[in-house]
This record gives sequence, C-alpha cells and structure tokens, in this order.
Amino acid sequence: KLSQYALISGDLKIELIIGGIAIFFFFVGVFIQKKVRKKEAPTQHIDEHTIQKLGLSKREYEVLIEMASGYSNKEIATHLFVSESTIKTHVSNVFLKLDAKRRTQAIQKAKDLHILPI
Amino acid sequence: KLSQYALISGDLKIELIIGGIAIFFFFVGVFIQKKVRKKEAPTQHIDEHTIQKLGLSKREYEVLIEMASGYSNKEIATHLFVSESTIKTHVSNVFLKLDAKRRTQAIQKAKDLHILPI
DNA sequence: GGCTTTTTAGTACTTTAGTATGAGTCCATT
DNA sequence: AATGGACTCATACTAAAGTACTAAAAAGCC
Repeated sequence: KLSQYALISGDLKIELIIGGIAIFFFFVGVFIQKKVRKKEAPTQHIDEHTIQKLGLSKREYEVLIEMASGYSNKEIATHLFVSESTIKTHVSNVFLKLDAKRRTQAIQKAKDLHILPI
Repeated sequence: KLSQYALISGDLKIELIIGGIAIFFFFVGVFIQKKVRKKEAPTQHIDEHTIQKLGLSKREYEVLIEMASGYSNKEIATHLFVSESTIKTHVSNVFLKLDAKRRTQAIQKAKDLHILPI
C-alpha cells in the first residue's frame, strides 16, 4: 500500500519514503526494547522456584530474610517468638542449603540467586 | 541507491525492500536501546558524596566492600595483605561511622545509602 | 492411624566477631 | 619541626555466631 502511495504521488522521492520507514521502525525498535527491559527486571522479583529448588522451608526462608535485614539471632528469635536455639538451628540449615560458611556469605549468595527482596 | 537497485531488478517487489528496511532498522533500534541502557544504569552508581560525608577512609571502605562480599576478617586480611587485627580495627571504625552493631547491619545500611556496588 | 517433614528446643563446644586500649609508622599540612 | 590523620598491629577480653549432635512436639499427607 505504501509503495502504491509513493507511485501515486509521483514527484515524492522514494528515498524519503524509505528514510521515513527506517526512522519509524528504528524508534519502534527502541520503544519495544524499553518495554521488554521493564518486564525483565522490575527492580527485583523473588525467584520462588529457586527457593523450592534449594529446599528452603518457609521458616528457614523467614530467618534468611531477617538475617539479611541485619538482625542478630537473639533479635530474630524475639521477632518470630521462638528461642535463640531454634534460630541457630534454622540458620545452620540455611547455610547447608546455600552452601555458606557465614551469614554474610549466605546473604550474598541469596542475593545472587534473586531470592531476597532488594 | 537502494531505490535505484529496486528499479533495476524490476520484478523484485518494492514491498520486500521496504519490509527489509523496516525489519533492519527495527533491530538497529533494539540494539541501540540496549547499549544506551547499559550506560545509563551501570547496575548501581556509588554515592561517593555519602562516603565522604560519613568520613569513611579509603581503607575502611575497602573493608566494607569485602565484608559485604561475605568474607571473614581473616579472609579480608589475606586479601588486603594485612593482619586480622588491622581488619578488626577497620571494621570497628566502619561500625562507628555507619552506626551499626553487626556487620550484617552495616551492610544493610551501606546498601540503603547506595555506597555498595550491587 | 501411620509416615514424613517441619518446627521447636536443648546441651556442649569451637570458632568468629567485636570492644577497648595503647602504640608505632608514614605522610601531608601548617 | 610539630600536628593530625590514616594505617598498621598487638593484647586481652566479652559477646555472638556457628557446629554437632539429640529429641520431642506439631503439621501435612497418603
């Protein structure tokens, strides 16, 4: 249809048409890519699938979040209404499942796996 | 030139040429936008101003980065070729300047202040 | 009701982390 | 030359963190 339009308005240079189309589709490309990018990384979406693949239980994951927030075992214990012993058990299990030696390392790994909000 | 080429190969449909150009420039747009995005947001820009405002020295900041990477004091010491005592001193100073009680809390606060790469 | 997983909690340690303090060296500024 | 900041290191602690068990409720699932 566009090509026929170019023929009808005979004096209109075909180069201009092609140039216009080139520019138009260039911006279409830019626009689409912007949309795609936003969907790809909406700040951070938590990868529930990875959490399950690691075998992290609900409670263990809660403790992991608290850890990443900078709380001590004692503080986490009071937040979740359990003893510090329980938190230590959970923390150790999280370390096993994330293959971490320290809580800072566990946090770092969890962040890389996109299972932490932030 | 392209339009002349279309005329030379008379039987070649002009629609195909235009379609090809559209597709080509669409992908050019996508490509350019990808490049621009990478330059625009290099994952996170570090707020140098805040680092200075907190009074964090060069070495203290290095230690903070290592901490956030999940390393122990001993590991940081070997990375930076100093003793563990030195690292402990730096860590304590970082805590004072960030008003943190634990390293996990310091990391959390540093992240909120945008002084950590991530 | 049985079975499994999860959650809870404990004891008894070992290991890191963190505090407090003092002190020497180096380097730039005054 | 003197002052001050940054970096270094040490000793001597105290306080968390982390490990290695064991074990008993509680919750979910055929």
